[in-house]
Parts: sequence; structure tokens; C-alpha cells
Amino acid sequence: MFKKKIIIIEDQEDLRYSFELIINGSDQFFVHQTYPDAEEAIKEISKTKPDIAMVDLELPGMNGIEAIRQIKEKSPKTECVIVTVYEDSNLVFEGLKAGAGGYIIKNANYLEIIRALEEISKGGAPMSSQIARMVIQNFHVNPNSPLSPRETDVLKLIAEGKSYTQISEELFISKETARSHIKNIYVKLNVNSKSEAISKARKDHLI
Amino acid sequence: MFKKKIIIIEDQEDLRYSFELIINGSDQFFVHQTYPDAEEAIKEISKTKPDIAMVDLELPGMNGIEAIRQIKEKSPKTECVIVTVYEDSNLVFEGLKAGAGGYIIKNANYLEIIRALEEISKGGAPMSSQIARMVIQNFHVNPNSPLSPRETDVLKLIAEGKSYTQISEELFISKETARSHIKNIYVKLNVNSKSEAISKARKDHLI
DNA sequence: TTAATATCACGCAGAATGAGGGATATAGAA
DNA sequence: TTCTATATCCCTCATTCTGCGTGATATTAA
Repeated sequence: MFKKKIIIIEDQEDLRYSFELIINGSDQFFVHQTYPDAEEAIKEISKTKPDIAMVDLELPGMNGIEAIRQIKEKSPKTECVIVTVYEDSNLVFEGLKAGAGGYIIKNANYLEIIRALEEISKGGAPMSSQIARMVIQNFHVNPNSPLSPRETDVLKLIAEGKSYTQISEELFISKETARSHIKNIYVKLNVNSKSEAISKARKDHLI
Repeated sequence: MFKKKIIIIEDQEDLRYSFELIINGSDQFFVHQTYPDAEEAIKEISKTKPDIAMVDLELPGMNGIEAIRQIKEKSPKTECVIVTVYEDSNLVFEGLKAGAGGYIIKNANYLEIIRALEEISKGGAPMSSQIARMVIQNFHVNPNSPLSPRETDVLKLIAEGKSYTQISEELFISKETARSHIKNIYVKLNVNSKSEAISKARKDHLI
């Protein structure tokens, strides 16, 4: 079994060093390179192609979110792990959206760090249950929707790019009824086109 | 501090009983009612309005996914916890999408059960890192997209319901260029309308 | 030096859109 | 009981949008 190649992007020297020590002390991982900022790491990422990149979110210059985005773009197979002090912030969530596979808090101990890396390696996603909740909340629907059930049905089809005609066919109603629902949706959401309706619906998790 | 009201929907009598014992033994939760199937529980849910509903996924009659959907519809504040034997199945994932806030595996011990309920109570989402990964994968973009970056930009706007004209305006290109990109997208995705493109894009996480 | 990307152009027939004006029936709330 | 919300259906109008066909050019990456 080969050891997994890891890079560390972290501006605090002490942390960089202690992470390196911990990881190199394990028999499953080794640190290929450490960087105090993201720019240099990203420049080399196509060559280094590490298995895992540990990325601090608070970096000088390019921030960690953008760094993760670019790493995933240039080396999609590299798993990114967020390293952060803020355990339950929106930043972590943004990082996950940008492509990170999990996160480690900065004051994690030896065991926690290695276990997080192991989980990432075998396809898991280490994260606290608070973050997990934020994540799943993202595809829960808003129970306080102003729309009626039927209007919600229609809106879903609008969001799929369906035309009036297609909506009427799929819901077994006349085209006029579909248009009527859509007009009511526009009034309720205070918009006046399909695209605006979709943006608003997504923003408010109406669908 | 009031104890949180819990209902249990579980067809296996022994499990129902042991969950009840464990929960009633805690000082934070109490079991209001247990049900061997979802139908009865849902009929009463508007009246019982429990803080937490523990829902088995494999139920006779209505399955757990549908049960969760209906519970969240009729009593949105009730937190649903999936109870399952299959730790890492797609079913759990579907349950989370339907509105569950986390899950408990059936052979969890006393401590694990109480801890999961506590996490749910304080807004967390108990789940294994494998499930967490499935969940976050859902808003990661597919790195093997056949589309070029520009085409992806265009597709995103299509998915927002934007017209050719609007797309051209937002991307500062001519309408003809937008149409050109869209035509190329259709060829690559093997579709021939915006709505088909959107479905395919969502299915394959292209956007 | 090909292939892919990104940009731009024109014409056409038919469909879709948003805005305006209506109607009817049911069910539930005030 | 009257009002409101919901869900269904109908018509017209001017404008825009769509998909298809058939091109072109410049840059860049393999």
C-alpha cells in the first residue's frame, strides 16, 4: 500500500510544522510539500497532484475558498480538507460548496487529524453535526412557502425549463390554467418572469 | 427545562420497546407514543406535534421516506430522525432529502441514541461521514463535465430560466454567440431544448 | 497542425411569453 | 354568510424567443 501524498496550505508556521510532523509520523500519509499561501501551491498543483490538500480558510492573498475551487479545477482527484479555527461558520459551508470533502479544526489532536484524513481517503466526509445540518438544510424545502401546493408543482416545472405547454401537459391541465398559476406565482413572489421566479424560489428554498 | 416529546414509528416490537426504555430513562426526552406503522402516526401528527419523530425506513404500508415527507408537511417543527439498519444506503440519503435531520442506526447503543437525539435537539445533524459525503457530493460539480467553461456559464444561466437575449447581456456577448454556445451544449449533451439540457445538467451535476 | 474553444452573422417558421381582460366552482375562514 | 384562497378554464395582442440551417474568424491547446 502506497502512502497518500499530502500538501498543506497554511500561513501559520507552527501549525504547518506540527501538521507535518503528525502526518509524517503516520504510516498512511506523507507530506509532500507545505505552503504559506495558496498561489504557489496552485501553480504547482498540476504537477504535484496530491491525494489530499489541507487548506486553511484564512490565508494571506487568495482565500481558502477560492484556493479549493482552483485546486478542484486543476486537479479534480485531489481531495481538499478545510483547516479552520471557526468550527461552525458559514465559511466552512462555502468551502464544502467549493469542493472540499470535509474539514479539520485547528486544535484537533493527533488522532482526530489522522482519523479525518482516513475518512477522506475512504470516501467519507469528516464534519461536525452542526455543519452537516447546514449542509442538509440546503436541500430541505421551506415549510413557510407562500405558494399553494399546485403553484409549487408548477414552479418546479418552470425551474426545469418547461414551457407553458409542457407544464400543462405534465400536470394534465389546460395551458390557460398553467398560465393562470404562473401569473399568481408572479404576484406572490413579486416577480414578472420565469427566470426571476426561479432565482427567488432557489434563494428561498421554495423548491 | 421541559422534556422533549418523542414518537417512535418502528414495526419491530422489540426495537420499539427498547428505544422507548432507553429514551424514557433519559432526563431530556420522553416517549409520547409508539406506532408499528406510519399511517396512524401521521393521522395524529397535527395533534401530537412531537419535538422528534424517530422513523424506521423499512415499514409495512407507507415507507419511511413518504412518512417523513408527510410529517414535515403537517408538522414542520417536528424533527425527523431516520432509524435504519443500512448505515450507508441511498435510502438514508433520500430520507434526508425528504426532510429528516439525521439518522440513527438500529444497533446503536444507549449512549449513541441519546447523543444523536441531543444533537438533533440543538440543531445538529447526526450522520456518518459516509452519508455526509453523499450529501455534500450533491452540490459539488462534476469535474468530468464535457462542457467548456464558457458553455457551463451559459448553461447556468439557462438553468435560471434566462433567455438568449438575457444570457448575451449578462455575459457581454452577442445574442448569436449565446445561441452558438447553446447549440454546442445541445450537441454535447445530446438534447434539443433548454429544459432537456437543464434536466441532464442537474442529473449529472454539471452545474 | 488538427481539434476545441469562443466569438459573431442572417433568415425562417412557429412557439412561447407577459399583460390585459374575463369566468366558474369549491372549500375554508372571518 | 360573506369573503378569500385555490384551482380550473377561456380569449386577444404585440413582441420575443426558439431551434435549425449554414456559415465565418481568431486563439489556444494537444
